[in-house]
Amino acid sequence: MVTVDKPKRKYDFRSIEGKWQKAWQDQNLYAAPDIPDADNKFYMLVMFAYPSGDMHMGHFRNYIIGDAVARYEMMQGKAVLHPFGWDAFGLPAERAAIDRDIHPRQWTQENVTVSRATLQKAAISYDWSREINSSEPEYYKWTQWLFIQLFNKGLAYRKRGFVNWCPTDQTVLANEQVKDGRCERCDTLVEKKDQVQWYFKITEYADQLLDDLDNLPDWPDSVKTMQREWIGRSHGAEVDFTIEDTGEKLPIFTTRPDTIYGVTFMAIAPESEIINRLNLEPEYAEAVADYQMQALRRSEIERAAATGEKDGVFTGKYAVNPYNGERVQLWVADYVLAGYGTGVVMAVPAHDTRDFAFARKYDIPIKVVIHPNADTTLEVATMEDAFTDYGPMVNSDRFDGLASFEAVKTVTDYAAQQGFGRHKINYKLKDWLISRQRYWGCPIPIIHCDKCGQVPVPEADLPVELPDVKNFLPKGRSPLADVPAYMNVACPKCGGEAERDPDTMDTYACSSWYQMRYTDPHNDQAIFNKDVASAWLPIDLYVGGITHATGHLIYFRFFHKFLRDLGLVNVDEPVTRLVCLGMVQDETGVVMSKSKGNTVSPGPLMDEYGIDITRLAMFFTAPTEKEVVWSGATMVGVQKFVHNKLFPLIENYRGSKPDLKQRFKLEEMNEYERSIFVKLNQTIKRVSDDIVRLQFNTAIAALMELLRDYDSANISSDQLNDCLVLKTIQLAAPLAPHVAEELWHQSGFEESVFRSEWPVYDPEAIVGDLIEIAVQVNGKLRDTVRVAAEADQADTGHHFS
RNA sequence: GCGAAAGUGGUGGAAUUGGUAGACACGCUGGAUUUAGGAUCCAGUUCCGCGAGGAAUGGGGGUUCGAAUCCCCCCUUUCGCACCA
Repeated sequence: MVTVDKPKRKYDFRSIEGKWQKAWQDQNLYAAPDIPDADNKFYMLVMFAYPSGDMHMGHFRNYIIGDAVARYEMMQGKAVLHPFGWDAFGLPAERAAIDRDIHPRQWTQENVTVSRATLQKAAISYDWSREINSSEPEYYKWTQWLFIQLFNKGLAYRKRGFVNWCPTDQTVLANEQVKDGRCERCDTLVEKKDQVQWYFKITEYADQLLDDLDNLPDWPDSVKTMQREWIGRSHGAEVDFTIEDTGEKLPIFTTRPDTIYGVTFMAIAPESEIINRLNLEPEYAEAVADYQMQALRRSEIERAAATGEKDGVFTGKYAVNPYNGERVQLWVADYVLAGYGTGVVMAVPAHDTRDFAFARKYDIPIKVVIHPNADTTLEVATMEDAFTDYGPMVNSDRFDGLASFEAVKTVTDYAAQQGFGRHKINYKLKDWLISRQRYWGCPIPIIHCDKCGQVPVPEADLPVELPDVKNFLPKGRSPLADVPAYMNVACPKCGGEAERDPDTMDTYACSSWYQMRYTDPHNDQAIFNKDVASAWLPIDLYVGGITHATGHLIYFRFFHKFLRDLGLVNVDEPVTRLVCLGMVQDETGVVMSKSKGNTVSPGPLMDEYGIDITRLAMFFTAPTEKEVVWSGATMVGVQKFVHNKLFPLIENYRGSKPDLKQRFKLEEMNEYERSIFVKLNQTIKRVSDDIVRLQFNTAIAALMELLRDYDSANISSDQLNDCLVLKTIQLAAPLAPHVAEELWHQSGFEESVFRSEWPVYDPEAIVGDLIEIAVQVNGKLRDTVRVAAEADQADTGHHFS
């Protein structure tokens, strides 16, 4: 067969991209309406960016995914809100600024400028009129306003306690910012320090945060599981033991009150202040003090690493078990966590692995109170480990013979009756420590007055602006404390001399409510208009990294619920559907990050191949939730596709200006027409479904198949041919917007392809609705049957009977 | 240790609810074209076998007419939590 080379029109992206980007901007294509029709809106949000330099392929992937969905929803006729902004406060900016000897504001602004330019170059469909920056007074005024609302409701408070301290960053950290005992930002081992700090009372919302996870079917299970474990609710009993000498009550928390007759000692966390009140005899006091010092010096990791090898020190004191009046030794041991429960545990060596190891080591009595079952009994002498399951109770006085699982309640009820105990729920979740001893953050809007105490800054005086400070090197206390002009103010209540709080807030406070500000970003009278916010919320799709599963994604649910309780929003949860992207790795499998210096920037790729080809390559590499190893190899395939198939497609357009809604009759088509028409309709369905489930790689594959099979020469109907061309262009538009827009206009349209209506498939032209069922006997294919997809068992059953 | 997710060609990955496994690409092999290279086009490419055919979705069992998909055990990898009483 002789093939005649047709001269292909080259896809010259350089002359095309700029033209359409300008056109989109001129016609305000991305502008969201002020108030949408709540039934026909789509709020597409990608986590906002930390401006730490230009973006790499990992960021790029996030943004083009959001962009494709936003464009698709636009073509569905939805009012789309697709905003962007900058999470601009925080330590990295401060550290970089110190290294370069410039102001963090300058460093941040330079990065914002660069990143914004790259995003605009990539033509991400953001409504830039809604851009926000958390380090600007216009924004952080409302972060402060929120702080004050929390303060007024008793949900922002100061307390003394052992906190996580990063010696490198010279500031305290929230639990969520400690990973594996190390600072999330700089990887330094975290120390414990006894300090007064500000907290947000997120524990007030613990139950809602936990229970409402059940109402989020479109959140990944992994995230919900992580949040459930992070909140860590457990039901149990609080029982008051008594310190023998002083008579002081010593409450403990246990989930196993059924083992309470087996208590043979008690253990106190070394940080606990109870120890100070024990009036230790001199012969014990010194050893206990030494032990406390030693435990405090050890990091969490070291303490936890000694799994199995428990140690502690006897206080010389005894406590009394209220159930049976037995006196048991009181120990200090660092396997007890100060921050959970009451910081004191009842130890039941026979039925708890840790207590067992401890008792064996220090030769403390072991007492069996539960047997595995009625026929099997436990002998202390032969036990090699604790028996931690439930079973019939023994040696437990009035409770003997009860099944211990049910006895949890019975035993607790008894304590409640007698007045020495109660049912109790405990959480691993702790209140959110939000004060930071650093400069580049949102100032805490509280004034400390000797007479009036903690006084919030009056709303009219907000924002409390972050002053310019020359030297903001970390020194363990806020640099703002050394700025008298900032610190010294009159008390808003009594007018007397007072001081501002010198600390700034955790940046996670700034990022916990930005999603609402986007709905009304420039409101200077209120945090946002509640009707506007209610119309846009909840976010329909939120895209971001899995790394925020227990940090940001809990905090912002908490803020959302708080704002709901203030009456400012009317839904319970901020996000309907959450999707966490896999990381982008370099060719050696290492996650791309600025700190590792292995980033690939999309900029040069876009310059060399064009924006659309770069986007398609990223999309085509892997489905959304998987991590991507970026090698650039996929560039080749999608480049061929765009140059040889997609862009030249327009040459087959015959100019019939078809009505895109007309219906074609299968029975009037020739064989080829029928098969390509079916393929078109299958492709419409596949691409639509794939975009919704964010599986762009298969959407592109479907388009490749369609164009592979398409041959204009075999189609006699101009209308059919032209519909096929135009609908293919539309299907490609969310993925390759510049190419699609160019082709759309070359076919004679004046209006943007993104204002056109997304194609709808003809259900009658989807052969896929017939399923071919292979009938097999003993694994051999005997027959195939075609049945309608909706056919149920009854329809197909007779073939097998 | 506990919990979760996942294991498919040389590679990235398809197979939306159990229905002809390997779509779509990359790479590779052969051929065509080209002054040459790149590029482009055509053909082939899971494995074994000349072939008919057989085997195959980490391994082993099970349910089913039929399993990559559902159930059980084991192995491996990744992630999360890590003394939570």
